[in-house]
Amino acid sequence: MAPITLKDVAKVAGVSYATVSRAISGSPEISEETRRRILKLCKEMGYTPNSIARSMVKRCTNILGLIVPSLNNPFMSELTADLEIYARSRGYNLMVCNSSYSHDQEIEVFSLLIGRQVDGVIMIPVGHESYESLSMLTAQVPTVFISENMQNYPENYVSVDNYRGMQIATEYLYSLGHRDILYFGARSDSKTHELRLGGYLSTCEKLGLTPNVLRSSYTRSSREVGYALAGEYFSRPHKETAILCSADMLAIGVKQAAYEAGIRIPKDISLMGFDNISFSALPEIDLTTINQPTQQMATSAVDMLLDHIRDPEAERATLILPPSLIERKSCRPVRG
Amino acid sequence: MAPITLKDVAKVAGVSYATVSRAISGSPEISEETRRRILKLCKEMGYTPNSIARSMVKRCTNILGLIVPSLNNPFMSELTADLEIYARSRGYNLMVCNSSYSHDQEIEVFSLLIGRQVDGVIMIPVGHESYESLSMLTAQVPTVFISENMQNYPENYVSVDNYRGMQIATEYLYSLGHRDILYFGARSDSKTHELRLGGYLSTCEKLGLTPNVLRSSYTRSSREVGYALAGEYFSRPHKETAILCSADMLAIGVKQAAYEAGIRIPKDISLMGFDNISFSALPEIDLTTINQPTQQMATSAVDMLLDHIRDPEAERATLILPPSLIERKSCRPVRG
DNA sequence: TCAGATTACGCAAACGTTTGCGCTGACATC
DNA sequence: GATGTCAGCGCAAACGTTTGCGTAATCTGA
Repeated sequence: MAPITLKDVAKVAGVSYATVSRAISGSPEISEETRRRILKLCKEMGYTPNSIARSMVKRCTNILGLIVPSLNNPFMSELTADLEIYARSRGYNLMVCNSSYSHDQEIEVFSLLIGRQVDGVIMIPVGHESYESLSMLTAQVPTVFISENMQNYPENYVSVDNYRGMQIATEYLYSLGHRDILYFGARSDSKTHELRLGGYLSTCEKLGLTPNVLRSSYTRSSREVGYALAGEYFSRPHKETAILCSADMLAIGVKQAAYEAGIRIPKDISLMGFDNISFSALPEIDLTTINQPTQQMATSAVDMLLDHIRDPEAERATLILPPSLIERKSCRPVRG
Repeated sequence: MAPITLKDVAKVAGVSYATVSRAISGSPEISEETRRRILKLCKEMGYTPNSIARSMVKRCTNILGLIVPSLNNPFMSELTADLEIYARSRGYNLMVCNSSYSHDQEIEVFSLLIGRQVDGVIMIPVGHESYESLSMLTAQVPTVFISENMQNYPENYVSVDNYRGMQIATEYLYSLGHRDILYFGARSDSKTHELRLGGYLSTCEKLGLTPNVLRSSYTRSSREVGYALAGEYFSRPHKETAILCSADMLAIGVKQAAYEAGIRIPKDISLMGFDNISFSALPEIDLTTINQPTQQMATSAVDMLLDHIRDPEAERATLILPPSLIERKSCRPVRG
């Protein structure tokens, strides 16, 4: 009933348990013969190394923490899947925590993960107005943010170019003849969403458009938020010919509200998202959007984190990946 | 730079480190005064207990393993979110692993989690044709399956009543006048999908319908699989008036294929799913389906697992939750 | 043949906790 | 004042590994 340990194996093999340890860890200072003999015995006895004890002495756990605002958003759950699979291929397991779009939760689970002795943390921040509280934590464990860095914080970042992405989106709508473009965002303090908004605003200015921004009081970019906000918007008179959403999930909520308000997309109004979640490709949704290279973001984030773990003194890295326009049927040229 | 340990705090406090440990763990055999003094000191020094060392001696980690086929399926990612949040509220963290719908991966990550000394495992099985390989593992760590148990395996199970759910679905289509109902499933060896198919078949027999089953050669219930299979189906002559899918994701793929084949839903053919993922509620999808009480499944699975951890000798439990019909617009009565 | 190098293994400390047991001193009891 | 009780704290073992160092045995080369 009691689990089999190194000592048990050593006793049967008639060697010290240091030898068994060396046989398993592939140490060179052991003869091929004894190694084979011990390895065989391990299988027979059903010995499983206790990674807790191993972590104890090696002072590393091969566990990575992941803090994600929500798994209900396909963008994040698919990113999580990519992160887990790639991290595992590199010998690390993932401890996943939802921050539920709450800054307090974010801090709380971060501390929790530090107590758990994770070797590193990957975090999709919900927006950190106070860097102080975060920097206390990132000082204790290697961290990479999947987000952008406007303030030159000394942290690792990997992200799509959100600013450029929204520029591309705005320019695209402009190229279709849209001159009244409503920007639709969740109230998020995250740099990600600040930059998206910034990309919109700067392009408006460049193109001589008057920006028009509607932001929810909620931080989550969920379908429900998009739905509620758009419902309110559609109930009042409006002149915009296009709605540019800061996230696909918001756009999907907008679409739902539009449907119920009898407003057709793209006939009556064009709609555009950001993220390119897989559902946006459905013919019924068919949402024009900006693609994030999630797979590359996932592998880069893990690589970056492991580099940092290996060399904590190294300079912090930043990787900004190019966004790309995914043209679908939710936008159309303005008539006339 | 070196992390602060109990010893450091003890040295400053002028007590033995056992006393500090007792102050933190809330042991009664310590005076209120020293406890307050030590706790204050811990904060000041920024001491974080090392849960690895704690796990070492307490022989439990307060970590639960979760093995899930995929996080790309919203049903599973939402379930994962619910599991994580509830488990954390009960003092446990989740180590998440994707099995990628592979039985081998499933076994592999299960062993991995055992090596990681998780206190328990929650698993959404992809289908275990050979119980032997699994039982070797479940014997080593408390496990609960989110799935049903047809063979009376001595394990913990929590699940929706898949059999009854598909009965309800089939009966519903029948009540709308459908007599030729195609059952559409992924090739899955999981009990879950066997029971769903069984519910369909038994109802067909009861109602005097000739069953018609089309199963993919893939195990995953993904949009792509549904799309591919339906594309092939629609390209050939068919007489069915309704398609009943074993999962919403499949149905969504079917819908996409139908759209491209110029077949309108529900006008030309009725479509029904199973799972009630959040996207199915979108007006553009509007999929009639069978609801799974995911939140209740999540909390029950965790509760059941923790009960088992507390009392490993207790009898294994089974909880089958009632499914419910979610009526939407993807099905309509047959004309005539 | 013998010094020196090398190989293969054992010993024991260390990682940071928890906890049973033992000790000390204060206080109550008769 | 002697004895007993008990709260409060320290000592040290234990959890299952890894690894630096020591050492005996074997091997190398002139």
